[in-house]
Amino acid sequence: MSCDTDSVAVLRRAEMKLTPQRLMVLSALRHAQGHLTAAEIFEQVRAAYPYVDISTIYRTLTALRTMRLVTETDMGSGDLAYEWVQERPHHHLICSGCHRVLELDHGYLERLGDDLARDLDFEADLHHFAIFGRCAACRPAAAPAASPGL
Amino acid sequence: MSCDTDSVAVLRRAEMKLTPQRLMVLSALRHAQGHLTAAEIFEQVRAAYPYVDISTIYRTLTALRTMRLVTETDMGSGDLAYEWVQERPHHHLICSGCHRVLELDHGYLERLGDDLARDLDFEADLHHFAIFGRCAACRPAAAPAASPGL
DNA sequence: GTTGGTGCAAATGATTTGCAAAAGG
DNA sequence: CCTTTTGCAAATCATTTGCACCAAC
Repeated sequence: MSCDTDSVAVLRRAEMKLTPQRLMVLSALRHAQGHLTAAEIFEQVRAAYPYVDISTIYRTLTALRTMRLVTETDMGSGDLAYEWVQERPHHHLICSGCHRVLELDHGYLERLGDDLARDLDFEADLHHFAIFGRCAACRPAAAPAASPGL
Repeated sequence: MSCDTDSVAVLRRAEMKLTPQRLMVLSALRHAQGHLTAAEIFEQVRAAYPYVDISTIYRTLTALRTMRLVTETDMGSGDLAYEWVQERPHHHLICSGCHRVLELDHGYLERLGDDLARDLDFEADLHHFAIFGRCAACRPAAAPAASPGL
């Protein structure tokens, strides 16, 4: 597929040296249909290239993040999740009950972003948002919002 | 003021033992006009009670968070920020340029929350949100959103 | 050849935990 | 008293860094 040749172009454009490690990190990110942690990328790359070090993964991710090719998001798991930047941003609804992750269309946050820009002159970075809460399935079982709780 | 007696009531209601350490953590949180890190709370408490340990601060914060009396938010500083839960939630706009923190009225996110509930049956936990971006002052100097960047 | 990138190993730093002593109810 | 909480010290665990070697360009 065109991903690998494309990744080469991506690195060239970014004036980064073209190393197999970086190509594999890029490949992992671009083939993932979602977010990956540094450890997950590490596993994937190591499967084909056993000598990579986790620090190389982090260094590559930092570089890619700096040039805004990947997003870094705290999904609440203790480590950070990385995702290749798509043309149309999308976001995640994370259920605190079942830990399921739902995708959220950018439209919802676009509205919020417009409000913030218009009213407060604040240009919000809404490329990749994680919103926690409760999905329909987990709502009745868990404490409803209005309850005083324990 | 009523904060201390009120804190006593808070702990009683929560069926937590009433220790000076906990009262001081509560006091720090309730008097702060914003968010505090665990380390900041630690400093404040230690000033009056030199033998407290940071682990006690964390344990107290965990307990308070479990009973939804404080919020825990990643403000992007590497550590987590804690804030006493107010009657009316408010949120933070964090400028990536000058690191200034602006308060955001709950109305903006209420709208989003309503949308998510109506359209997706997802009850978002919007008690305390941190939105990163660029304030008006930092915008012209930094890369505008529409630019292709590096 | 230079410069930047990598592997390795060790450091960092926030947060957590085991355990015995101390304090709350 | 009995249980929970605390202080201390040590452990975790993701992420970062110093450094010598190696590979792109």
